This record gives sequence, structure tokens and C-alpha cells, in this order.
Amino acid sequence: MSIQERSKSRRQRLLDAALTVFTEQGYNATPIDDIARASDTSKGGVYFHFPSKQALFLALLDESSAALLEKVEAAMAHEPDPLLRGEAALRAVITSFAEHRLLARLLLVEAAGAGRDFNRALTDMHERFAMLIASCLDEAVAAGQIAPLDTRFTARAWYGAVNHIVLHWLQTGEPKHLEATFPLLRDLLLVGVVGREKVQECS
Amino acid sequence: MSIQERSKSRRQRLLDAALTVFTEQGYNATPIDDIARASDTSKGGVYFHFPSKQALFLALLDESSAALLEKVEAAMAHEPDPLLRGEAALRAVITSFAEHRLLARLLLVEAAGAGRDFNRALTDMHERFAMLIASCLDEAVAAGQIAPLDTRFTARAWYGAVNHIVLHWLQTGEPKHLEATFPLLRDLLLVGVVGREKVQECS
Amino acid sequence: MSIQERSKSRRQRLLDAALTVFTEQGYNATPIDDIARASDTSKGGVYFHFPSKQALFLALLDESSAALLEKVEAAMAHEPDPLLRGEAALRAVITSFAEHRLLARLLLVEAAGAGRDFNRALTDMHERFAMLIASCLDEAVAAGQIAPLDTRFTARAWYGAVNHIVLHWLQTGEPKHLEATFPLLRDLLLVGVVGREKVQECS
Amino acid sequence: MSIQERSKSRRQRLLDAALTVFTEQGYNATPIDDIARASDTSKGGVYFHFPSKQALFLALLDESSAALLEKVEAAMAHEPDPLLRGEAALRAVITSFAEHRLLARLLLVEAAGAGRDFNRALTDMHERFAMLIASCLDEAVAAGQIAPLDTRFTARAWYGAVNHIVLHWLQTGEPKHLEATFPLLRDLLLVGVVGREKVQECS
DNA sequence: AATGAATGAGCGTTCATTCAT
DNA sequence: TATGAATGAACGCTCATTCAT
Repeated sequence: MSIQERSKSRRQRLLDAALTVFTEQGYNATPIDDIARASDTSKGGVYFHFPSKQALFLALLDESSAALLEKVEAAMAHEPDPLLRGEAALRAVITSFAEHRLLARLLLVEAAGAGRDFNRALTDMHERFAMLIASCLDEAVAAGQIAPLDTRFTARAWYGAVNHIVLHWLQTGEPKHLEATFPLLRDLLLVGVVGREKVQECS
Repeated sequence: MSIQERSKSRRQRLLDAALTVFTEQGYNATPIDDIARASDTSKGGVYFHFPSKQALFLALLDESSAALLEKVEAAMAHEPDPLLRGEAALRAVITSFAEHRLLARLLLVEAAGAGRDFNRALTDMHERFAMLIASCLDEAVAAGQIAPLDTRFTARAWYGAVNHIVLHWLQTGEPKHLEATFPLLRDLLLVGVVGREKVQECS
Repeated sequence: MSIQERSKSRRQRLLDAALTVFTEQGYNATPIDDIARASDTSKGGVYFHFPSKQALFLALLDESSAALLEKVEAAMAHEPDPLLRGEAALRAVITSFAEHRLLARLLLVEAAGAGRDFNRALTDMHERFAMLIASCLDEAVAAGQIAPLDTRFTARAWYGAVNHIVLHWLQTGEPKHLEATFPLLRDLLLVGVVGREKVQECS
Repeated sequence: MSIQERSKSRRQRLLDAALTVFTEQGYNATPIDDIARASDTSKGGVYFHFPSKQALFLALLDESSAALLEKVEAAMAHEPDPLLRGEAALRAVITSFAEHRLLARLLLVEAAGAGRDFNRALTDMHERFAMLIASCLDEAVAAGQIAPLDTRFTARAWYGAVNHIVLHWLQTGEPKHLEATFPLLRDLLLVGVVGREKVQECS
């Protein structure tokens, strides 16, 4: 057990260091040595736990996005109302990114820059998030809360809007508090579906 | 003059080849040799026209985005109505990307993957596009067509939505015809601002 | 005792695995892990029994060649006639290699490829075999069966001829049955010493 | 032309250095840097002329063995008599190896130690030499000089005998003068075919 | 203007060996 | 005895950049 724990902690140390270093320098510009140093290990140690630099980055992506996804799903679980559930998801994403700038950088900036090989994984991740929203929209349509529409398409558009706002915040630092954009985004996006009047009822 | 022309054509051949090769293989994975070969030049030839690989990519980014920006601005010039002008801009962007898949890849995928050094240039480019939309919104507000709002923020959100839709198209090929998304996007975005009723008047 | 036995069997399992894996992949291309895995041990286990990869290979060489040498000597022990004793040795070598292809690969191919450090050991081994033949020749000369000659030199030439035939069989699979070459080789080699007429008397 | 010459000389310098360094340290134990240093080039320079370490070694093998083969064929060209032609070939090989110890080491020792990937090339080379001898034997048979026999097999056996003698010389330095072994080998080998009496007539 | 040979720093990966448990 | 995590030196190869021609 202690062995497993140490092993796990080493692996976790590696992932933590990787998150820091990759987001600081970018995937391509980060030598494995830097990750080894940042995690108080040796180069060989990295390769004992991950078969390649790519695999390490992929594991980092997977585990990070899975954690975020869980958070968002947890935030959604409480809400019975489909539209409010979508709102909760939106808030959870924005809050998470605001609290974990590195995570945001990793998923929205570095993952794109890591190269052709990660496109698939990244696209998949984006779709998972978008489809979370799409399912809310589907239920809202089914419940008659909103008029029928292409929910997947709409979800992607929403998701893209959120992403870009976060991206802008990451790279310019504006607005100071990312969370402050939540009501703006919510209104902007929801109004497009339910019309202005209903939004005012909701909030 | 013929020398300059040949020089110019050589430079252009280089940029054309760079667009093709960079989008095929990604910035980091593309050796200068590949560009030289694809443009029927030599490695030295590339370095005669551009001081570095970075500079070449930057020039490609600049000239490509400038050309796109011009197209969009040209499309906007015809429209006196601010909202219709925004619509025209949107249509121009989508049409351009649909016609020049490589350009879309370059600006939306590869530029992100090229590394830290291009973030500034990329952010600037995105802002230029977003601010094009923002100015339409500003005028629409000034003209009393829409209620006052944070036009820059809204413009960025819109722009992000469009980007993500294009991105999804690039990486999954869906929908078959990117242009088909135009009415959907227009409605989605505009309704969020002017309310459902007014949109129906506009179109 | 059971501990020693288990230890001995472990050591033997290691040598057996080493023979298989080394001849499959070559000395340099074989990581210790492969041997550990093939012998159901761990890397540490290998290093408990052998101080280094080199030592393991050397032990394998020594024990394999010693076993072969014993076989050959046993085959010779029965023959009182010097020339027939040489013939028996030849037959024993060829038969052994034919039956233990891995052994042949190890001694004739991999040992050469293992690197500078094994040259001495390999040369010694070859000399031991050659000198076995040389001693037969010496006795045959002493007995007046053949005319005086440089027996060591002749023995080495014979041995080289046999080696090459085996090598060719190893790498091309021809002839199907290595044993079939025995009479050919015997005639070829013996005739060179005693002359054609006497060979026909012998056989 | 001067460019080609310089390029050729660089390539040749590389091959020369490779011959020296590979035979000094062995293929696996020789880093590319050593070859670069020995040929007054840089690592990159090596890779400009050869795509890989393997390819360099293979080129070295090919060109060296081709040169030797030519020498042997040239020596054979003068002799109309098949058996004397074989004798000439034998003398040419031994003389060449005696004069170019490095070449001998390369072809007979290092090539074997370079690893699985070179086995094919090496086997082919050996076969070419052996078949040179086989063709002499074929003609000798056709001319009725010797009794019918398996010429390919016999040629391989001869070739193996010669190889081993050279090998022994390489690794022990005995005899001092390799050329001195020529008459011994010739007698040993020829007598095996034509019988003692005829050999005495020939020489 | 153009060529392409040459440079050399840099990096991903391997693997023999060690050692705490 | 045995395990397997950890180490770190070493090496093959790449490629942006330079420069003599």
C-alpha cells in the first residue's frame, strides 16, 4: 500500500509538475528534463511512469479534463430545471477556470499548440463539454421550455463563446475577475434561445 | 524591375508553399527544407527572403489575416445599416473560411500550435476581427437599434462562437457546407442582442 | 538445500531465458528486462545472480560451450583410432548444432556480435575446439597414419570450414538437414590430409 | 566539379574515418560523434552524407567488399586455367587482408558484431566470395580437371577455412605474416579435391 | 540572388545498474 | 532473496541557422 501510495504520489507529482511547466513554456518548448527537475525526479523516472512525452501530456489532458468534467457534472446534478442546469454548468466551468488558471491555459491554449497528434483528444474533450450543454437544451426542448432548435450546434456555439472569453481573459487579464462575466454570458446566450422576455423571468 | 518581380514572385511562392506545408504538418513539425522544396527553392533561398522560420510564419499570419480582414471590410462597406453590416461581416468570414480551408486551419489551428511566441500576434488578430463586430454593435447602439450593452465583450463572444463552429467543421467535416451554418449563427447571435421579435423583422 | 536448489533453478532459468532472448534479438539489442521477463524474475533478480549483463552473457557462453565441448569429448572417448576420433568429433559438433539451433546461433553469430569484450572468450572457445581436432591429427601423425603437417593450422582450417557451413545453414536454412553435410565435410577435409585413396579405405 | 570533388572527398573522409573508428571500437560502441571527430566534421555533417549510422556502416561494408571483390576478380582475370584461377583468388584475398588489416577486421569481425540488421548484407557478401570460388570449381569440373562434386558446398567450406585462418591471425597476430599461410591453405584445400598426386603435378 | 554543404546545440528515448523495502 | 522504482549517462537523430561559392 505504501508502495502504491508513493508510486501514486510520484505519478501525481509528475502530472502536477507537467501542468506547471507545460503551461509555462508550451508543450514543444518543454524538455522532459524540465519536468523531471520540477518534480524532483530524474528523466528516467518520468519514463518509468509514462512511456513518452506525448503520453504524459495526453494523460495530463485526460485527467485534467475529466476532473473538470466531473466538477461540472456535479454542479449540474443539483438542478432539476434543464435551463438552470445549463446555467449551473456554465458557472462551474467559469469558476473552475477562474480558480485554476493553469488548467485553463492547459486545456485552451497549450493543448492546441501541442501538435497534430493531440487534435483528436482535444476535439473529443470539447465535444464532451459541448454535449453536456446540448443535453440540457434537449431536455429544455422536450419540456417545452424553448422552441425546437439544433441543440448540438447551439451548444457548440455557446461553448465556443465561453472559450473565447476565457481565452481573452487568460491572455490579457481582462476582466480582472472572470467570474464577473458569468451573468453577461448567461444573458447573451440564453436570450438567443428563449427570447429576451423569458430570460428576465428566469433571473 | 524583372528582378523585383521575380523576387516578389519568389517571396509569394514561399508564402504559398508555407501555407500549404504548415497547415499540413504543423509549424513545429515543418522543417524549413520542406518549405524550400515545396516552393522550388533552396533552404538558403528561404533565408534570403525571411530572416527566420518564425518571421516567415509571422509574415504568413499577417498577410493572410490582413487579406481576410480586407475581404470582410469590403463586404461591410456596402451596408449602411449597422446590424446588416455585422451580418455581412459574419457571412464574409464564414464564406472565406469555407472557400479557403487552408486559411482557416492556419489561423484557427496552426497559429495556436506554433508556440508562445505567436500568442501576441494571434490575440491581436482575433481582437481586430472582434473589434470589427464591436464597432457595428456600437453604431447599432448609437442608432438606437439595440439596447446599450458591453459591445466589446459581446463581440468577442460572438467571434468565439463562430470560431468554434468553424473549428468543428475543420476537424470533423461537419456540416458538409460550412456556409449552411450562417443563418443559424446569425439568428443565434442576433437574437441574443435584439430579442426574437426584432430579428424576424430584420431578415 | 531447497533454497540452494531453488536458487540453482533460478540461475538455470535465467541462463535458459538468456539463451533464447539473446539469440532472438542479439546481445546489444536485448535489455535485461527482457531476460527478467522471460525467466519470470525481476531485473533485480538477474543482478542477484549475475553481477552484470556482460557476466551473464559470458556465463552463458562458457556453460554452453563447455557443455558442447563435453559432448564432443564424450563422442571422441569411444574411438581409439585418431582419425576416426576426429571424425567422431566432427559428427558430434554437427549433430549438436543441428539439434540445438539456438546454441549454434549463440556461439557462431551472437557471440561475435556482442562486442569487443567477448572476443577473447570467443577466440579461446574456438581454439579449444580446434585444438581438439589438432590433437587427433597429432596422434595420427605420431601413429604414422598421415604425413607430418602443421596440425594446429590444419585443425583451424577444418574448424573454420565447419563453422561456415553451419553459419550458412543457420542463415539460409540450407541444407534442410545439417547432418547431411557430415559425409561431404568429412571427405572434403580428410582427403586433404591422407589423400583420396586412404579415405576410401577408412570409410 | 570542385564542389563534387569536395563533396566526394568529404564522403570519402567519412568512410575512411568510419573504417578506422568502427574497427577500433566496434559498431555498437562507436558514437557518431567519434566518426565526426575522426573525419574533422560535425555530427550533422555525417547525417548530411548518410541518412543513419546503419546506412553509413552498410555503405562502408558495401564499398569495402566491392573493392575487395574487384581486386580478386582482377587477379582471376589473368588466369585461363580454372584451378589456377581459384588459386589466384585465394592469394588475392589473403594478400588484401594482410595489407589492409582494418578491412579484414571490418568484414570478418565487426560486420558480424553490428547486429541483426546486417546479417543479410554480410551473408550476401560471403556468398559472393564463395560463389567466385564455386565458379572456378564448376569450370574445373567441366574441363575434367576434377571429379564432379557439390561445388557450392565445397566453395563455402574453403571460404570458411580461409576466413577462420584470417580471423585467427587478426586476433592473435599469428602467424606474423598472413601471406605465409597461402601455400599451406592452397595445398590443404586443393588436395581435398584432386587428390594428392594431381596437386603435385599442378604446382 | 541563390545554393546546399556544414554546423552544433538540443532533445527524446533507452537501459545498465543501484538500492530501499 | 527478490522486487521494481529510480537514476543518469549516453546516443541517435533533427533542424534552424550560417556561409563560402
